[in-house]
Formats: sequence, C-alpha cells, structure tokens
Amino acid sequence: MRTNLKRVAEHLGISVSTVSRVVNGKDRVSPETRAAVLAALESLNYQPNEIARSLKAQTSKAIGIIVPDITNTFFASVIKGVESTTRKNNYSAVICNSDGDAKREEEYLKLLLKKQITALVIATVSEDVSIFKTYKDFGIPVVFIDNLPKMKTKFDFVTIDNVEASYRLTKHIISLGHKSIAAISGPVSESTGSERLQGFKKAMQESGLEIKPEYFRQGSFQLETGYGIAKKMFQQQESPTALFVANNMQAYGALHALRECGLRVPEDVALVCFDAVDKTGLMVPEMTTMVQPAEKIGELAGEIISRKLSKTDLQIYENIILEAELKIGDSCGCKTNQR
Amino acid sequence: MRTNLKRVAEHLGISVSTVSRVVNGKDRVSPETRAAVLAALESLNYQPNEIARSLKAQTSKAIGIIVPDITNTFFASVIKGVESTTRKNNYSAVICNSDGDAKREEEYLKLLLKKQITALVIATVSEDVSIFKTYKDFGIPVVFIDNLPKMKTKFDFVTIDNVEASYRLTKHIISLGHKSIAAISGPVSESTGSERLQGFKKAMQESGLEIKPEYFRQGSFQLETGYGIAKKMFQQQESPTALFVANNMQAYGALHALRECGLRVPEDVALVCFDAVDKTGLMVPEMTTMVQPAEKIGELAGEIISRKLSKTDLQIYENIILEAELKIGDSCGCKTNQR
DNA sequence: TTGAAAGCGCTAACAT
DNA sequence: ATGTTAGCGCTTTCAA
Repeated sequence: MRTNLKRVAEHLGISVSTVSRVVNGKDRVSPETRAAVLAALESLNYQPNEIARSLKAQTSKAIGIIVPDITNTFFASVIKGVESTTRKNNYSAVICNSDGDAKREEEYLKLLLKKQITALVIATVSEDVSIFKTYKDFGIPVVFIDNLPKMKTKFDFVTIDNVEASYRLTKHIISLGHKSIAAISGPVSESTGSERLQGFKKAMQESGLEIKPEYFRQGSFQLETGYGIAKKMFQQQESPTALFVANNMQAYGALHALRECGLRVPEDVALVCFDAVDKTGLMVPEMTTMVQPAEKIGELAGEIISRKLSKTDLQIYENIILEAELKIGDSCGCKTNQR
Repeated sequence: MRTNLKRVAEHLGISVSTVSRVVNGKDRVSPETRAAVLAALESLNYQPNEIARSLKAQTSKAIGIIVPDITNTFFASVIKGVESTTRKNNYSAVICNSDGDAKREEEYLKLLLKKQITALVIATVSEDVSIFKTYKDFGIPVVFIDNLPKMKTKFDFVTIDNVEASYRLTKHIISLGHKSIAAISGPVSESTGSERLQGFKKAMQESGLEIKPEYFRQGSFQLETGYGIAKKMFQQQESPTALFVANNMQAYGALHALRECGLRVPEDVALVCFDAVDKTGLMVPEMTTMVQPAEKIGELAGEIISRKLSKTDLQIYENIILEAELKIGDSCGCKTNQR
C-alpha cells in the first residue's frame, strides 16, 4: 500500500499541511514536529506522488525526446546527452521512436502533449508543423535537433550547417581527383536530406562537375535503402569512382552493395558519408565521414531547455549551429593513394 | 492557453461530466449533444490532461526502463523492443541510463517510483534489492532483463541461460584445440558477470584445462576496461592462444589492445565474447559471439507487463529463458584454420 | 507554529 | 440524457 500525506498526518495526529511542509523542507514547523514527521516519513516509507505534484504545479518534470531510431548510434548519443543534463534537475526523459515515420511522430507529439511534458527535444521527419504551434500555445519549449522543421516562425534548435558540411565533404572527394561522383541522398522532405544534397550540388557545380541522373538517387535514411540504391547503381557497366552518401545507415548498406558488386572501397570507389562514427573502432574501412557532435548536441538542447524554463520570456530563441568535424578515415582513399 | 473540460463545458453551457463522457466515447449522451461537444473539442483544440487522469486512475501509463548504457546496441535494441510493444497501449517509455552505477540506478528507481510508473523493465547492476520490495508492495510489476537481482523471492524476468551460453561458447574455443585460454570477466556482482564466469570455468574444468591466474581478470563491462586488462595481460612474453570476453564492449577494447601488442585475431589469439552484434556488418573481424535476442527480450518484457497489468494476481511470475545464439564469425578462427 | 480548505483536471457514482 | 459532487494527493493561502 502506498503511503500518502494524509496517512502520515493521521498516523501522527497532525495536519496534512504540516507534513507537506516538512516534506518540502519549508520553515514554520517546530523542530520537534519536524523530527517526528521525518521519522514517520521514514518508517512509513513515504514517497511523494509526483503525479499529484505535477497536477498541482501544472507541469510534469518530464522531457520528451522523439527520434527516428534509438538504435542509430547518433541518436542514442544525442539522447544520452539530453538525459545527462536534464537528470540533474530531476527531470525524466520520455523517449519515443518515430521510426522515421511522420504519422508515428505525430502520434507521439499528441501523446506527449497530453502527458504534460515540460519540454521537447525532437529530430522531426514531418513536413506538417501545425502541432508545434500547439506546443508554443501551451508554453512548452521545443528544441529541434538534426532535422529542422519547415516553419516560418522562429524556433530553438541545435544543429550543424548541413549545407556547409556537405559542401566540405564533397569538396574533399573532389580534391582527391574524382570526376565521376555518384550520390545517395536522404529524403528531401527532411532538412538534413535537402541541405546535404544542396551542399553536394553546390560543390559539384563549383568544380564544374556533372551530376549524372543515373548516378543520383534519393531514399530513406536506412541501411536497406542504401543497399538497394547502391546495388542498382553499381551493377551498371561503368561505375562512378566515388560515392557520396547522406547518412550513416545508408552508407553501411551501400558498402555492402559495393562489395557484392565486386568493388573495393576505396580502391575502386571512394566513399564518404555523414555520422558514421564507430565507437568500437573496428569497422573496416574506417569511414571518412562528416560528424555531428551528437552528445554535445543533446547536452546543449538540455541546457536550452533549462534556460527557457527559468526564463519568463519564452519568445527568445536560441539557434546553435555547431561545427561538424570531417573525420578522415580509409573509405575515401586519401590516406593511401594521392591521385 | 490549455483548454480543459470545464472550459469546454462552459463554452457549450453544459456540464463537465457530459463533455467527459463524449471525450471517453461513453454512451448516455444524445447524438445532438455529442456532435456539438465534438465540434467544440475540435475548435478549442482540447487535449485531455493525462496527469489528471493518472492521478484519478492511480496509474500513469508510463513504463520505466533502466539500463546501464543506452548507446550499447544491445540495450538500445531491448528498449526498442519494449517500446514497440507498449506503445500500442498508449504507454510511454521513460528511459534511464544508470551508467552501470548502482547509486545512479537507485536514484532512478526512487524517481520512477515517485513518478508513479505503471511498470518497470530493468537491467540491474545493484546488489541491493530492497527497493524492489517497495515496488512489489506498491503493486508495480518489475521485469528483469539481462542481469538478474540477488533476490530470494520470486520475480519476473526475461533472459538467457548465461551459464549454459558461456559454457557453450567456451566449449567452442576448446573444440578448436586451444589449451591456453585467458578470460576477461565482468563484475561478479552482476549476475551476467558471475554466470558467464561460471560457465567458462565449468567448460574449462570439464576439459581438464587450467585457468592460470595471470590469464584471468575481472572488470567493468566497458570498452576501456577490456582494453586495459588485455593490454596488461598480453604484454607478457608468453600469450594465451585464446581469449574469452564476457561482453561486447570489453571485447572491442580487448581487440584494440591485442592489435597494439602486435597480435592478430584469430591467427595469434582467438577471441569470443557476448552480444557483439554488428548491425552494420562492417566490423572486422566479424565476431564469434553468443547473442542474446535483444529486441525479442524487450518485446517479451513488454508482453509480460501487459499480462500482469490485466491480471488481478500479480503474484504469478513469468520466467522466460530464451535461447542464446552462437554466431560464428571470424574472430575465433574456426572458419579458417581447423586445428 | 499549526490547521482548514480550496483547487489543479479528471472520472464516476449517484441523483435528477 | 444530463448534472452534481466527491475525491485522487498535493501545495498553498488564509485563518487561528
């Protein structure tokens, strides 16, 4: 049986309010009473009901986090970062897997709204931003990470400059002398997808390189998609000498496809992508990849939330754009052969 | 501003209870009233306050999940499994990272208790089981996964037979002809640690093989630990020909150490471990590893919870022991050289 | 210093 | 079919 304030009060023959004051460490309680209450609290194993507190306080001390895939190391790290900053304030993290599906994301957005979460961190995959207006109306801070929403109004976010990062990554392959460069892009409905594509195109254009239609495909940010696209693309007689891939999962899939086509990376095809960080350090080839500082992104998102919650003015928006790091591995071939 | 039942009711000039009935799809409401209410709900953008509902219902529709490390693919997959089964019932998942630290685990256990979670899934790293008694007293189902608690009383769990799995894994190396086998064990304070060690010992003993003290070390289930232990162990003149490692992270670290010692896997040292599943399929060497069906474990834990919550008798415990799969990779050397 | 009481938003038993 | 009301556990204002 759960002990509540009333039971403790009855047990001691005093009022609930006095017990509440002790529980919350307020003054206006005599030392003797306090001692007695503290003892009773202990012996009855009292645990404050946070739900009741939340109802009273009109906030739940819970941070919602929605990501496309918790098993993707990038998102797992982001979550870890958010959690590590918010746990200090006794916030709990409610994690949701949207599976990259806008409909499921929306379901979760509604659910979290009802659950009265205090704030939200989200890597959105949806093109419909209407529900974020509701969050705003309800005074719930939302911090966007990774993917940004197609919103006209201002909003908080922590991300990288995807166009620049993608441009830099593409320039890197071009600098290695590649002329025939293929690309697997993410969904352009997602900002990371479209911006990375944009950066890629910009770099290609600037170098006077052509993007051949048969060497360009778009698809979901998943391993299977990367595999499928690469398989078709590289079964053709003539192959491009380099492949740009918009995220980690697609790249892993693409690599398998390349191998199945008898192509070596980087000897036959140079490969670069985003966020292919390998904690284990055992992946071969080590990927040349543009890296978002995942845990840092999570931590900063958590900090933004803390600040917003302590401020009265929710209308001040923080836009943090972190530097992405170009991690040179073996997949691009620049370590081995200088063309 | 948030709309509540009262505001909707006032807006329509009817009572809260009628509005509540419509919201909950109950009968005893005339079609006309229902239609009017539905329209108002929509136009006022009403979202039921789940906190209030939870207080009333004395349960929060939230499942707590505590794991040592969310970025470990094994736990990430477990979480995914739990989430996928529980989301169907509109439960949300509150995720906590204990970081393998018993103190932090306990903090979270207390926090979740106060948050009135409906049920808990946990991979415990603590030796103190007293708080689980509180959960029991409060009628909150707890399903243990991976690591089991040192409890005298019955409890629900989904796991594998670690002794057997470890025995089988060890037998596999022995069958390859190795005589000098080293081991890196997890903390024996954790059941996975002690049971895997037990299985290892049993297999060694049965084959009349000696476990040399200098070839045996214990440590935390982390990459750095595996690295540190292996580094010392293999710097010695004479090296064992095989290494048994109790989990994935330790194994990744150990592999790096071996390489730094100029030892090749599997040629110089055969390596086997637990849960080194590589979604990307790019890890080299592909690990020979005993695999817990992570996502399945999560799903089953979710199902146990569903059953417990629909049953009146919480005292019926489900103990699910799944089959671990021996995944043969390259790290043990059996594919290449038959000794 | 302590207590009584209102109220957070909701549901449900009971009354009409 | 609809409304009134109590109460979930808590905090806090106000009164004593």
